[in-house]
Formats: sequence, C-alpha cells, structure tokens
Amino acid sequence: MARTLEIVGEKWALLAVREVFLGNRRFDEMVRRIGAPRDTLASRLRALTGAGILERRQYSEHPKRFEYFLTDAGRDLYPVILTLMRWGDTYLNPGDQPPLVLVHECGEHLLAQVVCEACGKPAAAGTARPLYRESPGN
Amino acid sequence: MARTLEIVGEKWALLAVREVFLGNRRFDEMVRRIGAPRDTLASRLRALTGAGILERRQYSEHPKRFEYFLTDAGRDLYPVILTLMRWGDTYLNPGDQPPLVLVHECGEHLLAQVVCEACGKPAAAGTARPLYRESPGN
DNA sequence: CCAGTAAGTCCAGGATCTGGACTCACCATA
DNA sequence: TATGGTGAGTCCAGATCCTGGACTTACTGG
Repeated sequence: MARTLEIVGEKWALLAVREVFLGNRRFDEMVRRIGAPRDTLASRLRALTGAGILERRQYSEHPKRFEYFLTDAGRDLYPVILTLMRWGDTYLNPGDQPPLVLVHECGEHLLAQVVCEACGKPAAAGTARPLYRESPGN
Repeated sequence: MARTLEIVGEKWALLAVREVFLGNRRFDEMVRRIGAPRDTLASRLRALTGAGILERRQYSEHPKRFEYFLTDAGRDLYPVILTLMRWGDTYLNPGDQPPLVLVHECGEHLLAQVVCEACGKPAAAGTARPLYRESPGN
C-alpha cells in the first residue's frame, strides 16, 4: 500500500485518474476541470503512464496530440475513486446535492462495497482478520 | 472528491488510517510500522481527528496517553484502504506473497467491488454514466 | 540510578508544489 | 496578413510542505 500511494497518492494524481474515468482524456480539459498546475499535471500523467495506470495514445500527428486511457490496472482503482467521491458528498457536503453521481444501467447510484472474494458476502469493517505473511511482530 | 483528498490524500494520512484499521491504535506503534516522521504523523492524526475520521481517546491519565479509533466516517474508507493494498500486491509485487491479507470469517480474502446501490449487481468500470448536477459544461 | 516507553514538539535543510509566462504547431476568421 | 484560439507541454522563482534527528515530560521496571 505504501508503494501504491507513492504513485497514486501524490497531489492531483487521483483527480487525473478520475477525469479519465469520466471520459475527459485530454491535457487541457483536465487542467480546466481539476485546476492543477499544468506543470504538475504533466508530471503526474507521466508517472501514471509509467506505472501502467494510464496509457498515452496519439490522436493527431502534426501537431502531435495525445489522449490518456485507463489500462486494466487503472480500472482496478475504480473503488478508490468512487469511495472518495461518495465520502466527500456524504461527510463534507451533507444535505447538498452531490455535483456528480455515477448511475448504473438500472438508473440507480453506484457504491463500493467490501465483499468476500469467495462467498461474495459483504464484510463489515470489523469482521476481517489481518493475516501477516512476513516478520509480523504480531 | 478534491476536498476528500485534501484530508486523506496527504502523505502518510491513509497509512495512518490503515494502521487503525489493523488495530494499531497508538502513536509510537504507528511510527514504527509506517516509518513516518513523528512530526508529520502527529499533524496527520490531528487533521484526521478534526475531519471526523478518527477519534482520540485517552487511555491513561498521568502520564496522558491516547489511542485512535475509527469513526463511522472512517470505516467508510474501508474500500479505499483495501483496494490500495490489493492493487500494490497485484501490480507492484506480482508473484510475491502479499505481506498482509485480510481474511473473511469464512477463510477467504476480501475484495472491494463496485456494485449498484439498488439492484446490488456488480458494475464494470465502463458501464456507469456520469450525471452532472451543477453547471456541467457537458 | 539507569534504561525504556509513550506521545509528542521543535527545528533547519531539502524536496515538492504553485501560478504565471512562455513555446510550438496548427486552424479559423477577417 | 494579422489576430485570436486550441492543445500539450516546458521553465522558473518563490512558497509550502516534508524530513530526520534531537529534545521534552511523565511515568514504570530492574
């Protein structure tokens, strides 16, 4: 987790990933929407691309223009993005309409849930046992 | 989401929350385990407490000693923690044994999944439609 | 008396982020 | 031809933040 955060935990990195999730794939559009310094965003996009979370594809030669797409690894971060969005809506804006919700095919909202990989049942925060694999001290 | 990240996206913040999830509630133990500068950790714990993610409880008077517990708001960040852990195990350490897994009552591993709040069905990353509520430009 | 633990605080130096200006290559309009 | 706009960046100095280490206070145990 520490090393995941070295990539994804830097300022603006997850906001850039969110934009790609929402379909905003271009540099200037991201700058406009999230308000990051262009410099910083450029460096984040490089890091995310290098880590295999985004993929940079050229969509125009002369002048060279690029778009960013999610890889499978990037798509696996979906629960992070969604949880952070909903957490803010719930606890930082209570009562207000959320500025953006993700809507399922059936018309209802999405939610990230912790479930058991095998039996598929939801697991509450207290019910899991941590199992250390190397030099636990525990 | 931007405002959520202002709290939770600072360096060491999520690692501190993870420690509390794992049951390591005390300052020095967190310092030992995550290796954060004591200074920084102290300030993160203040911020997380102020944001209502952690709760600081005194467990000894003379000398005053404190433990940190998760609030309901903190527990709602479970999918974030779990996803970041598993993402690192999958993509940064492929093949290796993960250093720590969370085990369900039934003995299997946990996983964060995006599901529809109403119908409960899992939703893949592409299947959701973003719905903007204020001045979308879209 | 000495060592250890717990929960911090203080500080100077180093790393990182910030906003703004700038570049380069085009396209559109007048 | 000149003016303005878009897109994807780069460059820079100043501000902000993080870092490791030393220090503090209040105990407990040998």
